[in-house]
Amino acid sequence: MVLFANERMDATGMGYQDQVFAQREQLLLTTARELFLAHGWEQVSVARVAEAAGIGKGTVYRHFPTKEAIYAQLVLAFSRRCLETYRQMPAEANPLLTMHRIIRRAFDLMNANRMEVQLCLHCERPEFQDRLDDAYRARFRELDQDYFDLFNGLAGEAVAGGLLKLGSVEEVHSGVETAFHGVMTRIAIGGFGACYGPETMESYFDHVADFLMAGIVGTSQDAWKRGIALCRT
Amino acid sequence: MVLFANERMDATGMGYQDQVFAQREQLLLTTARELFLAHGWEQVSVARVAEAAGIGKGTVYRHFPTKEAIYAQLVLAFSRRCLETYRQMPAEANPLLTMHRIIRRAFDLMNANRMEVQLCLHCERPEFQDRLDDAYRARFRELDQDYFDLFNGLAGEAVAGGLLKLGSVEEVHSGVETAFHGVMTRIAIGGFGACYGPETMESYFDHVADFLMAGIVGTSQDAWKRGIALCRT
DNA sequence: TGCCATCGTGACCGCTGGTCATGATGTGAC
DNA sequence: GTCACATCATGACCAGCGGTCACGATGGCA
Repeated sequence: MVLFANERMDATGMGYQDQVFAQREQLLLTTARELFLAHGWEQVSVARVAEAAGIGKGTVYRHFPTKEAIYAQLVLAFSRRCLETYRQMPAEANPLLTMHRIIRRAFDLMNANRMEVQLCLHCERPEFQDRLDDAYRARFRELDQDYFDLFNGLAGEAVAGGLLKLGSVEEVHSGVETAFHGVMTRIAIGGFGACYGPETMESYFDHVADFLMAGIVGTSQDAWKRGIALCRT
Repeated sequence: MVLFANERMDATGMGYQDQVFAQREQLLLTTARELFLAHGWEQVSVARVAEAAGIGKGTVYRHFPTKEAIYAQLVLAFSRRCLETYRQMPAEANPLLTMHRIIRRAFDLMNANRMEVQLCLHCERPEFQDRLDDAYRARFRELDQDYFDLFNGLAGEAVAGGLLKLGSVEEVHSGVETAFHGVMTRIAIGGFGACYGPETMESYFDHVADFLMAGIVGTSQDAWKRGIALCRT
């Protein structure tokens, strides 16, 4: 029986060989992660990962159908870890503040895991997803849905509390989602160009998080359209 | 004399051979672009580009030091074309509306050139830039500066017109820049997941552009911090 | 102990980006 | 016209990649 990708890592109902297999898969993933971190995931060959893990190259392919599946597994693990973190964060005084806190925390989490963020963006591309096994693809979709639910939960509370207009939720989601991807890309790029940019990544994150909240609140108030119309050039 | 990358394409001061060389370079770029569009830039080999252009593989490397330099050249050309479009757009009634128009136009331009957007993101990564020749790197920096200047021009006008607080310019820049990258990433990804997303890309762009303006105006007013504080959960 | 199923393995494959010795070609002097 | 030279296009060639698979080691069961 082949167990791809640490599903059912609990030892119950597993034969000894299965446990050895699962352990080796974990070793493989951590080894790959270390090498990817040290040398960049595109520069690290499967053979090198195998060697570093003290395992034959062919064995790697008993665990993962392709090198890209290793990427996918690392991304899924990271993404799940993040989601769990967000879920366990305490609610603030109101849902928009909670959202602000989660967003700000997400930026820090992603910034501390640049390689995973790069892989995330890489794995989201349809060219990548199309090449992927159905099983992996399903897990990505599931996570997408979980994140969407998390957002909708908070947005729903905000609507219920009169902080957000129901009609603005979709626009706000677009904005938040876009800012997320923007920050991910900034992190993946690895900082700012020579000619501009804030002092530190932290202040950049603060700016974007605040900007986002301004957008969320402003969107529901339609303030900018009225505001701008009143001003002269 | 070797002329990399269509600098000085004007025929003056060029020998016949130089013109042939420059023409072939252009042919090479358009051929590469077509193949990249049709099959994805990662799946197209240099040999295939050469064959499609009716040129020996070795000759490709007389024009571009690496395959990545072809990417860079396509990106630079696209990015310059976009910048020129933005610069030639007429000023609206006030600078923030002009900015809105430019942003919205940029989204459409990028959406119509997905492959170039993907390459843009690929080329911005430091791993890529580090491998690149100094000459190419310098051109990227120059373009970055030009885009920054474009933003600063409009932001400066907005500040002068009282539409924006001087102290908010950096935060607004962070927000706009982040949204740009977010939209680029969304385009590069190629749409939305199964479980959410607006009806069309156009309405998504509208949402993000409007959300951005709300953020720009809201940031200068510090409205959200006061607004949220007043609301109960 | 001996048999058999299972699984780890590295030689092997097709292909990639990149190099370079070689031969073709255009050019200027006479 | 022609010859000698410099220049440049070329594809055979290379190391390395992701991925495969026949085979031999291994471990469990009768």
